[in-house]
Amino acid sequence: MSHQPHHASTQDPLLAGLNNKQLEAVTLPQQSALILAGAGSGKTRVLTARIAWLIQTEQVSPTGLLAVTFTNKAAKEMLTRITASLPINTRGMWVGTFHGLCNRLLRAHYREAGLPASFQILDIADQLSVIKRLMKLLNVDDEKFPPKQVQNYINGCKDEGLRAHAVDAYDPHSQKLREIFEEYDKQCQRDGVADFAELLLRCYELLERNTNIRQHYQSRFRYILVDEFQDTNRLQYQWLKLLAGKDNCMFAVGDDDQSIYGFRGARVGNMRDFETDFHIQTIVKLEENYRSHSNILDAANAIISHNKNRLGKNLWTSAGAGEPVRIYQAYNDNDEAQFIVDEIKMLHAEGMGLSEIALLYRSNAQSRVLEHALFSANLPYRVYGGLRFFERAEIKHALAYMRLIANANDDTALLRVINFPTRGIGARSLEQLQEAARAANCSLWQAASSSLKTEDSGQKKGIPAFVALIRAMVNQAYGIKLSELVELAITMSGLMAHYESEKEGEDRIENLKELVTAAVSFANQDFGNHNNVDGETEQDLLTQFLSHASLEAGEHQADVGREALQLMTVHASKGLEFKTVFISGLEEGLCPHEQSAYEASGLEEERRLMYVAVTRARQRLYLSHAQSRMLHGQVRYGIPSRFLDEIPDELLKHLNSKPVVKSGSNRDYSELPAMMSKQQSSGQKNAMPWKIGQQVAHAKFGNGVVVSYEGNANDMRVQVNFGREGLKWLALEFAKLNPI
DNA sequence: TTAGCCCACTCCCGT
DNA sequence: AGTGGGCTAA
Repeated sequence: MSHQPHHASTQDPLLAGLNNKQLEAVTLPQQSALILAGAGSGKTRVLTARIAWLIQTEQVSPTGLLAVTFTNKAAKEMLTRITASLPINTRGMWVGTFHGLCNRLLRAHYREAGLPASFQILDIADQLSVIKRLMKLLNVDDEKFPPKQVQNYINGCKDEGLRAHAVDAYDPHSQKLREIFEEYDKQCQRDGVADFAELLLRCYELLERNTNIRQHYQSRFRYILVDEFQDTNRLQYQWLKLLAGKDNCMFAVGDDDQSIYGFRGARVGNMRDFETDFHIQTIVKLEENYRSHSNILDAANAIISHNKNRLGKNLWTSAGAGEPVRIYQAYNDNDEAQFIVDEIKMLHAEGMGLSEIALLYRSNAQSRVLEHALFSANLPYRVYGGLRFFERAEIKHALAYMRLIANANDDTALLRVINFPTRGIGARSLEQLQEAARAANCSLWQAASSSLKTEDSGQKKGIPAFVALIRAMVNQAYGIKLSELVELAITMSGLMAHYESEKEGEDRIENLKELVTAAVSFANQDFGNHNNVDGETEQDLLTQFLSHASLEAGEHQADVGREALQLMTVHASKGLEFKTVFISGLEEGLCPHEQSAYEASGLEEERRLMYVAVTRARQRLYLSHAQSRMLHGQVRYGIPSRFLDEIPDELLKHLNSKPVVKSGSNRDYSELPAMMSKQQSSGQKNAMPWKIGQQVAHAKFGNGVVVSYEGNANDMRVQVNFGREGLKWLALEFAKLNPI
């Protein structure tokens, strides 16, 4: 291989149309590199052009590349673009998500990794049910140890690359957590299942401990390319370092300003570590933005400039200033939704396509009010991030039967369907079964089937009937096609009959039929595609299909093609762009979220979230906030988000100075004391000098909103939400509060 | 002992 | 709004 720089020619169709910075990144010499790619700067284009260029200049063969992304969508897009620019077969290329690639490696080397060949993957819901079950068994108080927190703890440890024995625990509480962690891992091992984080950790350990395997892959993957590098957690970075070894090149593309997954272990610091660990000489910054007009970019730049911990980058565009950023102050959440509906109707009447418009919000709970308003206005919309196909109850039931066919020791799958459809196995029988399994230290399936050996004549009921059913399924499943197996699972189990007898079961029946269709196309599309992993064993299609179901939970909703508004969380919007974007709910407590105040550097991540949201817009951006909204079944009052103050006024257009009560709004301040009745048992309405919802000013804490009060006329205290200063209780006798 | 119904509870973001 | 626990009828 030559160490001469490869001369880029702008005649080359691969490189045509790239700007200087992009061209520099694509044609960098053989060395590890960090590309700081701002929002809308052509990141994916650079990544795929780099791959194509490396192959075309014969610096590497397609099989010598490893390209890692976070989402299946990004991986697919990369493959599509590579195929479009080069006449090569992408079949042997390793392009995929961290989880998908680790799964592939573990399937190929399952023995060395200590897993059964048909190990199953637990999604978050499965994982939670394992934890709950285990905690019951260990008699752990779920008040002191909420299962969700235990789950976060376990995943957090694994994301850091830690097993239970390696975790520090100096107090009884953390010692208990560690104990549950250890037992949980034992349980998973016994069941032959792996959760998401386990896929990565197990794969890391495999490579670390097994020198032959490690060296094999190190000498194969000379070039490692990583997308969204800022989202990698500690374990993922360690995994990458291990694969890169001393000699391979790593091409990392990322944007520290768009790191919004800290809550699940992402470490922006990996970017700085990468610089030192890999002796990075060149950092290429892609700052020219091809997406938005400059008013939008300037707003984004202004917001993000308030963050201290940045590598530093400023987006610019040669497009004009464009429209001002519009701000709307709503009276309440219904009013906000109504405003959005009215604007959309206007835009639509002017010819803007509905699918060009996105409604973004911080949390999924906010979508309901918007959906209601859109539904009433007869505007078609599509919500991303709801229940996905493979997460639906009826689908998970069907998959559970299929999982049992593949591996009956899977306790989670067994418990899901042992009594669904109901076959007379209640809580008492299950308790006895679990007791038996624990005594014999075996799986529930083994316990259930061993008690059966003696009597096998006559009509079976309850557990024996279930055991017989699964055995019959396994017998009939032998040698049949995948789609036939799905059909067999949903009919023999009685699932189909159960939903057919149900009044409202039509959708579920449709979904079950859809599962058969999914199996057909999976078999067609994937046959001979993934089953040839470096000459290793050919894993069966059922196991592949089940992995696929866990790793790619599937499309969010069926009606993809329809012209509809796009509703999603800010997190889900990363990487997408729209002509018009509405960001709603910009209030203190919601955005930035109140929980973020308790997290280290939580506020900076919230600001990055805001930055991501703003940079989704191409032409027109609406920012809205409401004085009150219904949240968690209670009315909440909030002051405008601090992020709004961070945008220079000359970029803004305030659509209203004061919220106007629209005729459609069904709430009024005068009703509020009654609605807040929960909190004002001892309060006296008449003596109340401040109404709930009243905006007030305080010398030290600034502006806030009264959210509740207590005490009597002589000794009244009010609770005020000061936003950035938090919630404060103030005694009216002493505190100097002025109404605004 | 099990099945089905009703009521209460929580809810940020997600591969 | 979806889930889980508790109660009741069989």
